[in-house]
Amino acid sequence: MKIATFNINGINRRLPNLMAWLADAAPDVVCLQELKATDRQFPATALADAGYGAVWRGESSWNGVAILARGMEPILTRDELPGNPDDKQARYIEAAVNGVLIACLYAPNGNPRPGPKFDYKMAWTERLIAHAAELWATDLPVALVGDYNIVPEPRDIYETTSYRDNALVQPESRALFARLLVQGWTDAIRAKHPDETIYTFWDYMRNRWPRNAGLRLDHLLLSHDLARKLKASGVDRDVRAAPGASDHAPAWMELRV
DNA sequence: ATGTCGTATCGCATACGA
Repeated sequence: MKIATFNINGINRRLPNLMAWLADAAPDVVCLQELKATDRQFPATALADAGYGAVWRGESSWNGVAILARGMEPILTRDELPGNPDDKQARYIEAAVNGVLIACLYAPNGNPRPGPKFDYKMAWTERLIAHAAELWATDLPVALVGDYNIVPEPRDIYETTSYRDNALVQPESRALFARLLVQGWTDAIRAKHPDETIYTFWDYMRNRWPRNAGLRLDHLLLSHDLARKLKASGVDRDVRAAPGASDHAPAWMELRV
């Protein structure tokens, strides 16, 4: 079972890129972020024609998350992160696919820092940690997959000072990600590539893709029993090089499930 | 401050978020 995460940065604008990658990589499950589409604008028919069932939670202009499943319909379990009923941003969706509980998340970017956006990032990710603890305690096979908007360690970003004040690399941000790992979750990319430099995002600005000035922001975390079934993981970098690409590349893992 | 995108809008240019 191949599970991928892809911050698509506008699903309708990016539909040809998405379709080409789906045909090429044939993932069984895909977690999408930054749909930038309302529920009505979600291209469900085109995805069904490509062989994918889907659940989604859209929003006008910003955010938006979806879970795709090849040859089946994901069974929706949640479409919001618990802990703040006033939070209307479409950043979390959860569904069961083939016996695995898939959590698809799009954590807040948090810039500029300091400020209300950074506070929201902290509060949202705290809610994620609380919900992750509950999921861990169920002993179900769970994958927490998505754009965490956190660079876990200094080696997960190219050599630079231009991100020094950025929310993505702050010690407070990194501490939140570390607390998830302390719960027991396995970082599927790191587990299979302990010493490699791996990025999933390259900003559009300043030639950062051609310079390979990237960041690792998209993560796939596995519960205890799923971690033992991890076969392989990687990043489809070629997708970032295509015309009209998202600023993120898909990250994926292969499970013996 | 800037760079580059995508989106929305009292639109052919600007603001905002990333």
